[in-house]
Amino acid sequence: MDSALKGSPKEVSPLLHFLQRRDRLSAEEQTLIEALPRRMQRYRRGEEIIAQHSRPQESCLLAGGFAARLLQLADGRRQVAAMHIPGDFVDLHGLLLKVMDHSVAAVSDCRAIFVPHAALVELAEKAPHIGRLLWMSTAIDGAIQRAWIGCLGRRSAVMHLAHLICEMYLRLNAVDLAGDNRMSFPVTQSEMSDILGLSAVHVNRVAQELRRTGLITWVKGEVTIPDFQRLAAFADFDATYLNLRQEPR
Amino acid sequence: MDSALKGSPKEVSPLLHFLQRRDRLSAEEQTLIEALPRRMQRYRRGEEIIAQHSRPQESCLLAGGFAARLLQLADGRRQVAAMHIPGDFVDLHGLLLKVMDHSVAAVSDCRAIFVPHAALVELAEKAPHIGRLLWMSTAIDGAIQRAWIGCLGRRSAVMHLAHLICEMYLRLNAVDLAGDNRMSFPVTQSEMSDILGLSAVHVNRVAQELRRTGLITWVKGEVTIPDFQRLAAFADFDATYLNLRQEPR
DNA sequence: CGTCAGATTGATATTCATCAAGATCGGTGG
DNA sequence: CCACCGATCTTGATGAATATCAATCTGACG
Repeated sequence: MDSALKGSPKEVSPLLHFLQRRDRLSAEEQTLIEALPRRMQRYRRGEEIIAQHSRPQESCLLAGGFAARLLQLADGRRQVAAMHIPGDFVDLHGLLLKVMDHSVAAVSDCRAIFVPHAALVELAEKAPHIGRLLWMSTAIDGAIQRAWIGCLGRRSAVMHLAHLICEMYLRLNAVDLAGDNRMSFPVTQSEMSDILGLSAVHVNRVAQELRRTGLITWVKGEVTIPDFQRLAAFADFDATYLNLRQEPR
Repeated sequence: MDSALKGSPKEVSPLLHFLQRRDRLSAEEQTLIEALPRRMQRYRRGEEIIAQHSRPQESCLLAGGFAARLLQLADGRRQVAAMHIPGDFVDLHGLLLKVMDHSVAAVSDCRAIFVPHAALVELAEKAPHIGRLLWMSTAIDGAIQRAWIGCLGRRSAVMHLAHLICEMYLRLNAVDLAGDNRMSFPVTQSEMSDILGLSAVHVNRVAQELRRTGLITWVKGEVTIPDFQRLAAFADFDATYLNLRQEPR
C-alpha cells in the first residue's frame, strides 16, 4: 500500500502539520481540531471527489494521496488549477462560495476526510484563532494560484516544470512527506500536461531537458533533486508565497 | 476627474455593494462596516501601492480606480495576477499571510482606503458573519485566479481576451460601474499584455480580431459589448466563479 | 511645431501543438 | 512460463500560435 494511505482512518495529523508549520497551536486548539466531527472516504485514482456545480455541505480535507482541482472547457480541454496533498483542506472555500466552480478529482488513490460546514463555522466562531488559520489556508491556496499564474503567463515550459517541482517538494516536506531531496510524485506526463498547460509530448521533452542538465531525476513517480538551490535558481523560484514561516497569525 | 474618483473621501460604499451583491447585510452590520477606522490615500497611475516582501499592518480597500497585483520575474518580465476594481479588498490576505509575495500597483489613478489589521480581526470576532464575508472575499479572489489559470493554460489568446472582458464587465456591473453593455476599462495594450501573458503586439492583433468579428469595440479605454451572450459563448465563459448570487453565507 | 506614449503593421524567429509511429513495461489470461 | 495487451513514455516530422524586431502611424499636449 502507498505509504500516503497508511495511518488511522480518521486522523487529522497532516492538517495539524500544515497549520503548525505556519503558527503555534495551543493544546486546547489541537484538541478542538481533533474533535471535529467527520467521516472518511477512500477514492481510487481518477475518481471524482467533488463535482463541478455541486453544492457541498461538507469540506474535504485530504488525509492521504494527491488530488487536483480541475477546470474543464466546453471542448474537453482540461486544466488543473491546483494540486493538493495530505493536510490540505481541499474545498474549504466551498463553505463560502456555495456552488463549486470546478471539480476535484483523485490523482492517486486518496483518503479524504469530510467535515460538515456547520461544524467548521461553529469552530471558527468559538475559536477565532482557528478560524483565522482556516482562512489562512484558503489564502495560501490563493497565493499558490498566483504563483501558477506567473508560471503560466511568463515562464518558459522548462522553468515552469522546474518551478512546480520546487513547490511540490517544499509543500510535501512541510507535511513530512518528502525529504533528502526526494519525493514521491505519482503523476503521469499526461496529467502533468494539464497542470502545466502544455501538450503531453512537450512535457516529455521538457522533462528530458531537466534530466539532461542534471537538475532532476524523475523515474516512475519518484523525483530527486540533487541540488535544490540550483533548481530553484533555474526556475526563478521564491518560496515566500508558500508561507512556510511560523508566526502569530 | 475620472468618475471613479468622485465621492466622499472615506466612503466604503463599493465594499457594501460588493458584499450585498453576495449576501444580505443587516443594518447593524452595515453600521459596523461603515464604522471601521481608516485612512484614505490617492495614487497616480503607475504608482506602487504595496511593495513585494513588505509586511503591511493595514489592508487596502480600493474605493476608486483600477489596481493590479504584480508578479515580477528576475529578468524583468511581469505578470498581472489579479485586477482590482472599486469595492475589492485588495490585500485582505496580507492580514493572514504577513509577507507580501507580490506587489500591488495603481493601473489608473486610484483612491485607496487602509484599514488596520487589528480592527479587521476584532470585527471578525465580534461579528462572525462579517468575518465570513471577508473570508469569502478572499475566496472569490481565489476563484477568479483559478479562472485565470484556465485562461492562461488552455484558452487561445483571442478567447482569453474575450473571457477577461466578460469578467470585468460583470464585476464592474456588480458595483454599479458598468452597464448598458459598456464599461470604462483604462488599460493600455501593453498593460493588457501583462494581464494575458502575451506580447503587446499580439494583444493588438487579437483585439483587432475581436473587433473585426463585431464581438467588441474598444476605443481609448471604453469597451462596448454589443452582444454579451455571444461574447460569453465565444470565450466559453461561465460566470459561476464570480459568485454573483445573493445567498446566506 | 516637436515630442512622446500608444497603436498598428510587416517580416521573421521561437516555442509549442499535433500527428503518427515505435518502444517499454507491468499485468493478465491461457 | 509465455504471449499479449493497454498504458505510458519516447521520438521524428510538420504546422500553428505567438514572440521578437523594426518601422510607421496617430493623437494629445506642451
